Amino acid sequence: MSSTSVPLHISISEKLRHQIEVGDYLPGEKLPSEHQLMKTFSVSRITVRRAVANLVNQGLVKSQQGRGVFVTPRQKVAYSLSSPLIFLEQDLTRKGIQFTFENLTFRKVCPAKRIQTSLQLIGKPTVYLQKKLLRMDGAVGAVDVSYIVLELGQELGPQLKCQMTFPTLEAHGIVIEQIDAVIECTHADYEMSGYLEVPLGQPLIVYRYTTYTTGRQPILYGETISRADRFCYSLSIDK
Amino acid sequence: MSSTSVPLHISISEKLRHQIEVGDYLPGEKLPSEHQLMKTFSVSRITVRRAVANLVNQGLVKSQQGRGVFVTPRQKVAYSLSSPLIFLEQDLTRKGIQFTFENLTFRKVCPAKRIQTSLQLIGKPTVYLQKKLLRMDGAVGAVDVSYIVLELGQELGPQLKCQMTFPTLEAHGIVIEQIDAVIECTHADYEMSGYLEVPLGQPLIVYRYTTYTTGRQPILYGETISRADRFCYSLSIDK
DNA sequence: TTACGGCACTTGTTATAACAAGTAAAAATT
DNA sequence: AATTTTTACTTGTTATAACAAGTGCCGTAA
Repeated sequence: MSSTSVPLHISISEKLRHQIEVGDYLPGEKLPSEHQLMKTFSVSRITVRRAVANLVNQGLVKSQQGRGVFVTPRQKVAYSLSSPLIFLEQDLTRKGIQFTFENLTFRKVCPAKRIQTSLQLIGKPTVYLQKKLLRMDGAVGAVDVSYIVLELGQELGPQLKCQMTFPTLEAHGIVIEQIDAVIECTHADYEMSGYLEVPLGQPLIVYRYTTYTTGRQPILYGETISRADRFCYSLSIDK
Repeated sequence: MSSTSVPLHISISEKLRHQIEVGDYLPGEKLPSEHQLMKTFSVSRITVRRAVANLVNQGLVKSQQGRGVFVTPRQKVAYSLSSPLIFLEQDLTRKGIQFTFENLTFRKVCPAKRIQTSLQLIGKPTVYLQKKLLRMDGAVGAVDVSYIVLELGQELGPQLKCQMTFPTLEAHGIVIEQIDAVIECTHADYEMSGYLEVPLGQPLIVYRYTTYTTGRQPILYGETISRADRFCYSLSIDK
């Protein structure tokens, strides 16, 4: 139907994308069913499905078996990285977002080499591993995987299971002097797509941090893996 | 074949993903052809294609029509965000990466409301728009879209086309006092997937910045949209 | 009134089929 | 020997088909 050699599924998904952007389909609204789209565009089901898959891959819609395909509501929460450090939960609370978390794992492990290096482990390479599921206003937002040096994990274990890490450390007089961080983007693998309730391959934003106490002594390495459609990071740089 | 109710295409793509991680297929190497995979896993072509599509969506492989499916080599360049500010090209040069760019667009425009707000435009809402294609060691890495206030764009136009923005500003005695930035992640739409040579829907990392000169006077708003598989941001936070 | 069963509608999975189009190497021609 | 053509192989697009599985509503039975 289209004049150029653009594949049908692309031209259809671009048309739908435009309609979503223009507001023909509002956030939360249902797209026409596959059957209706087949009739509308006079194509087969496989082509309609491919077009819808394109939109899913672009995060514009989400499909639910038995219900339909719905336009994704898009609003992002920014996590402030500015110095001086503000803790995630304080930051979110100040923004009027209810923050909760759920402890998934807390146990001793022998971590990967790169984590041992980050934490400057010598002698026994054992640390505490904690996995947490972070929720914002009840909705799943991120998974935090952190590795805590042995002594601290042992001492603070019970509290870490019901409080966030940084406030717990501070409450015990442990000074957080510096955080080295990297922000990067990955794809949801099968495991993460399960945790974060996103389709396979969706972009996730990873905040990878090494925390140092006085004397540049590393005490904590972690990764906060967030849904990129719900999270972003803000910061301010002075010359 | 699998005991659970996991779809075939998932179990196949997970097997292949594991083989890639283990090193059965090395970066740059070719995966077996669809025909071979059909025989190996005793499934139809559509299932094999779906499995491969999963891997493409996860950024693990890249398919090339007529040639095959190849494992993606993965190495990321970190752009430092630490204060004091280091310019992108200096940062990359210091890391031994050859940095070049190509001017795509340079013209006067009336930007979107949110950009007018960021730049605190009053009266005539006209600015210069510049689009640049950034290359690292020759390979496409990012697109930079920036909006420069009228006076500066007029004055520095010719130089901005062949030099990077921040060094040009500095060379003309314009002090960069502060940068407010947000890092977020989006999907490649059809246009960006063309520019950055990635499949539709691949994650892109967006660095959105507002630059202020003395007296918190905004002079520049921009977005650096990078391939998330080639770029990340690093920073250091002091308490 | 409530609970359950069935039905219509939805998306999900998978197979078979055919042709298009890009690549690369072998084969034929100049 | 160099060039062109052919051929085999690759991924890309699209159609038709059938069944699985989740959702929600409606009607019936308890």
